[in-house]
Amino acid sequence: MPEDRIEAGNEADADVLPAAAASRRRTPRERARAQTVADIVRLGREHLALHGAAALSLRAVARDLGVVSSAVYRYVENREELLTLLLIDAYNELGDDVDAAVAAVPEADFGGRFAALGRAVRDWALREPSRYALLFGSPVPGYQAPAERTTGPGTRVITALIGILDAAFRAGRLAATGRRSPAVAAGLAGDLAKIRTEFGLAVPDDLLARGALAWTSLFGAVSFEVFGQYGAGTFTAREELFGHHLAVLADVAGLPPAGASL
Amino acid sequence: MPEDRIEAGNEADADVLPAAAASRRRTPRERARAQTVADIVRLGREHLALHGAAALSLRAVARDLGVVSSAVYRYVENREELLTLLLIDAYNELGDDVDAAVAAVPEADFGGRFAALGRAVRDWALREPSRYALLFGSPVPGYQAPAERTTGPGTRVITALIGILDAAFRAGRLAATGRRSPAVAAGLAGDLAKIRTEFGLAVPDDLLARGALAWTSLFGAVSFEVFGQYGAGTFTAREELFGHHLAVLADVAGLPPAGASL
DNA sequence: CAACAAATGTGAGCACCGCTCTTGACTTGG
DNA sequence: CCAAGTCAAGAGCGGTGCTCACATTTGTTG
Repeated sequence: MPEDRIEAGNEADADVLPAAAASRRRTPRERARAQTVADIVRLGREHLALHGAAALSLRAVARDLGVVSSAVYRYVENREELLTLLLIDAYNELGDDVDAAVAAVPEADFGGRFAALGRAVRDWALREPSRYALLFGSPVPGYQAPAERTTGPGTRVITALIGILDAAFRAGRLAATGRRSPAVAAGLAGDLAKIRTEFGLAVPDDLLARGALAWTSLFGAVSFEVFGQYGAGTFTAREELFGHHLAVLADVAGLPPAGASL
Repeated sequence: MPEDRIEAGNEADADVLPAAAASRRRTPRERARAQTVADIVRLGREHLALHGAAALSLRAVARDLGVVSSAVYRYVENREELLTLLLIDAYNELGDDVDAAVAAVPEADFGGRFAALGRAVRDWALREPSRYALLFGSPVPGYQAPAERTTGPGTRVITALIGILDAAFRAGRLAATGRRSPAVAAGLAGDLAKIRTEFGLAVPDDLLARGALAWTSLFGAVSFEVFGQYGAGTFTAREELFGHHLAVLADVAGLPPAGASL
């Protein structure tokens, strides 16, 4: 159905009629349809946030929409399709939060930008645990996210992180400090080389691998907190714990401390 | 069922009858019942491994058991109860693997023991992705694991990790090396102090916090791999990537390199 | 404007799920 | 031997995803 719309839009581009007053030159039907789909996604997001992904029910969404259950299948192919829409929706919201948080820190404060990214991820995850779980938790069984639609929004955080690391390296402010920097084996070096060309990076192998570790570790820390892997009363000062982790991780990645703009 | 065994054993201790020939002095009924529960857990484990936690269906287990669906409710209170049994089962299998892997490395090779622990976790997770997802993925919605039954088996990995760190510290072989060791704030210091007394540790605050980071980071790396967060072809040499991560994480935690038994 | 065709909503229906309850059969201990 | 305890069976309730034939609305076009 969406592909039909796209075709119609292309036709409209070839059209010679003057643009309709306010909105796009889309037919009222198209606008109504888009609105309904948006409503379904909105309701789905609410159900997702309230009851979790596995409890997301098209029938419940239909009830909230004031329509019989089979009607929503006119707008959404099936439950998986709705999950995909919600996945993209959540990825983009997280990506927006992260981008905004990073942009709010001076460009040269690489450590600060990294910390801002990390905190933005954690804040969003704690605010939207069910949606975070949809993105980074166990995959919904029998559901495989369509790569062609989700890789774009799904890579925004790692793209932002890579941007910080590369900028820091180009500014000569990225350097590993640990007791040892493990050798990078041949296969891994190949992977990293591919990544380097794909993103146009200058960061060398060991630092790139360390960046990957900082990436997975960040989400590991957030997931433990959101998924309740820390016991009940084990860690009460979780903000401080996360701050400590972020500082160590920045160091692991070779970044200068936050606020050290030079 | 392990608790059944324990209870039965306690009763038996108070019993005055001479021990029955071969098996425990439990009635045939008890033995048959325990066997059925064990069968249910076994079948549940298979379903879990094949189709994931959300698709685990008591009706399907009943079919495999050759019994009508309502019959299994004689042995298992409800679906959650079965999930709890499978949770404990999986925690213990993972714990056994980790303990065995750690014990296979010389006691003084602290870095090697840490690497063995990490690899054991990863190997088990890759071998049993659905069961790993049950333990460390998004919590099953509406299901809250009963702490009194799961905390024991659920803390075996972190207990093993803490054991390695404390042994290394007591041997004078644990020291942070990064460019900076972030200050530990008051609240976090309180949490760490509680942990230190609870486990009888000697490790100081900063190193303990770093150990927690190594812990969450290890599971972050494993989860990314198991849950498919690495893109399709981004990382092909995942064994090598994980090895690099493990080496850096050992360094983060302050452990000596693997094989450095002195 | 009227007629037509596409888009949309409806309700019944299928197969599955978790879970409850009654009923009848069976086993076991006194 | 019989009463108590245990268990499987089956019907049933409300929920799910999804399909399909049918009715209705709606925008466009002759």
